[in-house]
Amino acid sequence: MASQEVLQAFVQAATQGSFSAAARKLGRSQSTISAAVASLEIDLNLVLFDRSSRKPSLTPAGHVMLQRAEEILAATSRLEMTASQLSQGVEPKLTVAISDTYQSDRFEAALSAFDQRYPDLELECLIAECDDLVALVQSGRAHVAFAEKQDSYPPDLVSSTVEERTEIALFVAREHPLAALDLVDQDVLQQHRELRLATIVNPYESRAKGRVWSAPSYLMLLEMAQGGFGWAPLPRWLVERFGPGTLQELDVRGWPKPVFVDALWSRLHPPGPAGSWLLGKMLE
Amino acid sequence: MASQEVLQAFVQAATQGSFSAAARKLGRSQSTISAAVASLEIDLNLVLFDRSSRKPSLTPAGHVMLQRAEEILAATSRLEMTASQLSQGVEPKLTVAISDTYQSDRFEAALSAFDQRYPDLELECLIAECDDLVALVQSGRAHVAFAEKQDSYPPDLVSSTVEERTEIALFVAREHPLAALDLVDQDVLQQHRELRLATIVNPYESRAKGRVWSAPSYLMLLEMAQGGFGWAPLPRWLVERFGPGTLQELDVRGWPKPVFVDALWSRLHPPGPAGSWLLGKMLE
DNA sequence: ATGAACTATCGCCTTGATCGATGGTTATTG
DNA sequence: CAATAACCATCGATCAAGGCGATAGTTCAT
Repeated sequence: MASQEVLQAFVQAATQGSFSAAARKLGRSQSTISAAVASLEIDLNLVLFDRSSRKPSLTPAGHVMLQRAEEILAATSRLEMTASQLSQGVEPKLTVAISDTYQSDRFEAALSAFDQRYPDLELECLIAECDDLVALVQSGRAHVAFAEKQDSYPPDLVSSTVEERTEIALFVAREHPLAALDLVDQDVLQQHRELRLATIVNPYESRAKGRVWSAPSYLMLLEMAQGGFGWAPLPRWLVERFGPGTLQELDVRGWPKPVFVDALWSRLHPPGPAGSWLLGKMLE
Repeated sequence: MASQEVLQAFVQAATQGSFSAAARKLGRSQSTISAAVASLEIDLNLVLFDRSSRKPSLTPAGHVMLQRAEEILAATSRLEMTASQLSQGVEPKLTVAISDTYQSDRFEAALSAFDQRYPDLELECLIAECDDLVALVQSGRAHVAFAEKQDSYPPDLVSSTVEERTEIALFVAREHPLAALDLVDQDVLQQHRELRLATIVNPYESRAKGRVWSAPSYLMLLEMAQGGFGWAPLPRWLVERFGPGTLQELDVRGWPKPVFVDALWSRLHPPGPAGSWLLGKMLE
C-alpha cells in the first residue's frame, strides 16, 4: 500500500523536477526519495518518470498519478487540520439558530469569513423565532442564536446586542380589503384576521384576542399573507426577498417597528472556539 | 503520520461498531485494530471512541474524523484504480475528435456509459471537420474521431461506418433575399455569397468559384449565416439546437443531403483499451 | 453466577522508511 | 576536451511501526 511518505516523495519530486531538490525540500536524504519513487513505481507497476535526461520528467501516466497522489495528500492534510482543531476544543459541528427577522450583510460577511477560517467545519443553520430560539440555545441544540431582542432572558443565557436593526411592518395581500385603505385604524385592523407568530415551545402564550392564524416561522406567515388569509407583521427584507409585488404594506400607527437583534448563548453549554469566533465577528 | 492501515482499522471499527468485527473483516488480529486505533488517537490527540459500553461508539469528534478518514481512503482507492488501469495500457487521457455533423443519442449514451466504465479517466473532446479530423488522428493528437464519411482515407487510418445518419441542408438568415424564394435554382444560389467549410490543414483545397467566406467549424458558419452574410450548408440538428427561428432552410435540388458518419482511428497510434471500448460502444 | 463477546496490553517478529557512502551519468564551462 | 557540478541508483545498516499470539480484564445477557 502506498504510504504517505512515498507519496510525498513522489509529489515533491514531480513538482520540483528533481529528486535531490525534493529531498532537500522534505528534509530527507536523496537516496530516500529515489527509493521511495522506485518502490512506488513497483507497487503501481508503472513508470512514473522518464530518467533519460538529466532532470527526470513525468511520463504521461505519471501526470495522471500525480493528480491522484495530490488528492490523497490534500485529504490527509484536511484530516490533520480538523484533528488539530478538534483537539483544541473546536466543536465538531457548529449550530447557529437565527431569526428570520435578521438578514444582513454583516451576517453574510461573517459567514464567508467563517468559511475562510474554518473551511472544514460543518455548519448547521436553524431557523426559529423568539422562545423557540431561546429553547434551542438552552437545550444545547444550538450553540449560538440571533434573535429579536427581548427584555429579559433565562438566567443561564447570555445576550449581547448586535449593532444593527431591521424593520417589521404590517402587510396584507394586494387583493385583501385592507390593502385599499390609505391609513388603517387599530379598530379596523381588529376586524380582520391576524397572522401571528407562535412559538413551538409556548403555543398558548399568545391568547388570541380575535380571529388568529399562527405559525412558528415568518416565512409561513408570509405565505399565509400571500394567500390573502389576513394581515401579518413581517420583516421588511423578507417581503422584498420572497414576495415582491404580492404584498401591500399597511400604514398603522406605531408601525413599522424597528427591531434589534440579540446574540444569545448559554453559560451551561458555552460555544467553543468556532462559535466564539463567529460571535466576535458579529459583535465587533 | 496516519498510515493507510491505521485509517482502515479506524474506519472499519467505526462502521462495524466493534474492533473485533473490524479485525475479522480486514483479516487482521484484534490486537492490531486495538493498537491501530490507540495509536491514531495518540497521533491526533483525540478520543475517537467512547469505550464505556460493550460496543465502542464514536465520539462527536470521532464522527467528524471518520468522514475525513473515509475521504482519504476513497482517494487512495481512486489512485489504485487508475494505477491498475494505466498499467494495463489504458491511455492516460482519451482524446476524441468529433464533427459537428454528428450529434446523436447514441453518442450521448456512449459517453455516459464511458463515464460509468472509466470514471476517473480524463476525456478530451475536440471539434473539427473533414481533413482536420483526419489530421488530428493521423498525428496522434486524437485517438478516435467521428467524421463525415469520405470516400477514401490515408492508408494509415482505419475507418468504420457508424449505423446512423444525419442531414445537412442549406440555410440562410430569415432577412436574407434568398429566404423569400420558394424554390432556389443553382444559378441563383451562385449569385450570393457561400459560407463554406474550410479545413485548417488544407486551406486551398476548395478553390472558390464565387464569393466565399469560410470557417473551419460549422458553428462559426452558423453564426455567419445568422449574420446574414450568405447561405451555408449546415447540419440540421445544429440549426435546431443553436439557431432556432433565426434561419430559413432553402429548397434546392439535391438538398438536403444525408450524411453518414465514420469512426476513424490510426494504425500507427492505435487507441488503447478505453478508446477501443468507446469505439465498440459506438459501433455495436 | 456463568459464559460469550469484547477490549487492552505485553513480548516478539517482520517489514519498510531512512541514512550515509559509493559509483555512474549528464550537462555546463573554461 | 577535460574538469566540474548536479543528478540518480544501489548497497548495507539502523530503527520505528505494523503485525501476531497469548493473556488478562470488562461488559452484557442468560
